[in-house]
Amino acid sequence: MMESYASMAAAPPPPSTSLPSPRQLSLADPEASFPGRAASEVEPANKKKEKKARRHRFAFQTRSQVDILDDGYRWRKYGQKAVKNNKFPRSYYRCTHQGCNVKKQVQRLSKDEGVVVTTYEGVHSHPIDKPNDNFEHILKQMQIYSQF
DNA sequence: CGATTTTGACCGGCGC
DNA sequence: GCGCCGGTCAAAATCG
Repeated sequence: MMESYASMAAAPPPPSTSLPSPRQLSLADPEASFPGRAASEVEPANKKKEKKARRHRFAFQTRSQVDILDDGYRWRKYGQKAVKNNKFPRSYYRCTHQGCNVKKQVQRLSKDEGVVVTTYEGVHSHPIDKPNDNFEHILKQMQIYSQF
C-alpha cells in the first residue's frame, strides 16, 4: 500500500467484466431515500455546526522525494484530485482517530518534484502512537509557515 | 479477516 | 440557469 507508491502504473489487468462502478445510481435501497449519499449525516434539524471557518492551518514545506511523510499519526487517505497549475495530484488524508477530525493534504510542486507541501488542518486531541523519537528533530528540519 | 487504499461519482458554491 | 471547480464520500479492491 504505502510502500508500493511506484506500482501505481503497474496496476493489474481488470477482469473481462468491464463493469463501471455503479455506485448508488442504479440501486433501489428501500431505506435509502434518494441518490446522493448518505442519509447518515442528515441531522433531524436541531444541530447547527460551524462548517465554514477553517481551523488553524499549518503548512509544512519539506524536501522529500516521497509524499508519504509520517509525522507520527495515523492517516487514512480519503481522496486524490489533480490541481490546476500542478501536474501532480493532491492527496487528502484524515486522522483515523475517532473524534479527531484533523485533516491533512499533501501536494507536490510540479516545478520541483523534491519539494512537498503538507498542510495540516485542525488540532489533534490524542497521543501519538508511533515510536518517533526523532519527531522533534524532524520538525526542526522542516520549514514551518503558519497561516491564519 | 480487518484495515486501508483506490477510483469514480456526487455535492455545494461560484462564475458567467 | 447552467457550467465549472474543488472537495468529500462510498463501494470495491488490495495488503498484512
